[in-house]
Amino acid sequence: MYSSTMRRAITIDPTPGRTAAHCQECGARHIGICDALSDEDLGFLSRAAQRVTVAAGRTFVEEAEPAGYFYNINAGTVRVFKTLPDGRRHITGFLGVGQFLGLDFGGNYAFSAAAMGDVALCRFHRPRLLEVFAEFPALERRLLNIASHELTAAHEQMLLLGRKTARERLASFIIGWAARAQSCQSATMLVPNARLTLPMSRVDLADYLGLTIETVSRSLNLFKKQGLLRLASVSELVLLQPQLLAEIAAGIA
Amino acid sequence: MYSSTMRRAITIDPTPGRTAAHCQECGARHIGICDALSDEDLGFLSRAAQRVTVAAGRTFVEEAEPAGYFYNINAGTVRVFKTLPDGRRHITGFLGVGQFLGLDFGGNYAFSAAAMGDVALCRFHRPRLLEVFAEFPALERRLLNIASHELTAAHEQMLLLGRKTARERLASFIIGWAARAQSCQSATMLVPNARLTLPMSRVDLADYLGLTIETVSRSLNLFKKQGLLRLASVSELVLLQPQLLAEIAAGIA
DNA sequence: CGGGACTTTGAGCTTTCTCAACGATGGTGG
DNA sequence: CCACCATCGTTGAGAAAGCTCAAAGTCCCG
Repeated sequence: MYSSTMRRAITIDPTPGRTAAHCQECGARHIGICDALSDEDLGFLSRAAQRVTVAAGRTFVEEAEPAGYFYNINAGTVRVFKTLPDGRRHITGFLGVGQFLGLDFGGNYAFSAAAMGDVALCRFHRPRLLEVFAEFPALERRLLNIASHELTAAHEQMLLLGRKTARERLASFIIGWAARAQSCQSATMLVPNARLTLPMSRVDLADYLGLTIETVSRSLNLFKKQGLLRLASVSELVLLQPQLLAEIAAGIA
Repeated sequence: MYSSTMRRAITIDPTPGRTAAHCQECGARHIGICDALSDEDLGFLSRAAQRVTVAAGRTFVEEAEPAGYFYNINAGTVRVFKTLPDGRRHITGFLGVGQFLGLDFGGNYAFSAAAMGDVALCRFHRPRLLEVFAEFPALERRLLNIASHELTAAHEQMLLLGRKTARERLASFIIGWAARAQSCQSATMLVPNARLTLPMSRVDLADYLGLTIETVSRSLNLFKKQGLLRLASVSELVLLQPQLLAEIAAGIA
């Protein structure tokens, strides 16, 4: 089922020498925490990092295991999730390039993380990262800023999970994902008829929205029937009425 | 309905002189962010603060309004919540002494906040707070630590809202609240037969757990019938079987 | 002692879940 | 290149958890 390379969960880049070049080519250079540093300062951060790649599908962080590393995503998408003993799963987020995980410096990870496609990351040993923080307060400030925003996003997701209907949840997700894809701040700026790729399966979607795959499928096809969107393929959709979708997401329509 | 003092949402302490004394008497002195500073350094932070009191029931932060202040709670309990246009409400947290709100330095508040009883707070103008950060990096570090933990807690709450049953949600809340009251780390250390006060109404509980008041009431009385707890009064309960409750909360039983 | 707000309990209903079958899609080997 | 198979998604029918609406009970506070 797995090839020999897929068996290896994590591959560590063996060339720590060309670090500066790495960062210049990196897709995350001007996003997230790296963006807080100048090219020269980034060299210091870079030397504290191990560059690792994770094969598609592999879980590289296991909930409840000792939290040894802080990760920053260089390429690919990561699924972060928690599970209950009987197997029920909840996905807390889909992280993309420039986003990080493992911020909580508690003793053990409070979540699991898996690569959705092939993923490249910078990995930092915690004590090493603290050294870098001491050297560059700007990093810590940036981290606090991002964490604050994530906290706000988490509260928004709680509202979704606690009080929104299935259709509202799906509409919220679609609008949010589209905004992220078009990197626009507000849902009102969304371009209609733009093609939107959903890299996650219906199972993932359901586990993210607190629903079942059947309800996700039904809601999605209801939107289709109502002419709000078109399903170009099973994982690609075209927003015909982003405005209306946004209203459903907000609980207005 | 309201007395003249209740009408005033926020009362500002007019004596900014005795700041050092204030902090020594403050219940939050050795919790949260204040605990990160020495007595002398705290004087600096204290001089940046306005001490305010909020009458029971008053909403002192309104969602979507310009985010001018950062608050730290000195006494009382604060309900933090978000609402949908049609009135549906979700409570994201009950904050107590030493906890803060208003961390997200975005343009507008993403939540509302109301005093559950009479509340005393330290209020910081944002630009002023940033000055303090520049002076005391330890503060910022502490803030990052706390924010990280809150993020972890938020993810746990998402699991609750997305995947737990009504009984599991209520059990989770009770166990968590008891642990907070007894200030113990793990639910396994909970003292049985301890009296636990719930300062919030069933409506609050429902809006926190993503349920209705009826379901909260039914679940609670089911626990009572099963001998897991006793209702000393409507807002005070005695945990007879904290172990079992913890198992229900974890999704095992 | 009375009134208002909150809580509990009951009965019926709705949304979503569960279980099951069918259909589409994409990769693989003949 | 096509047929096959595994996986994933869709659709349908029935069940159930939790919601809604309604009424009765309780508690606090004046």
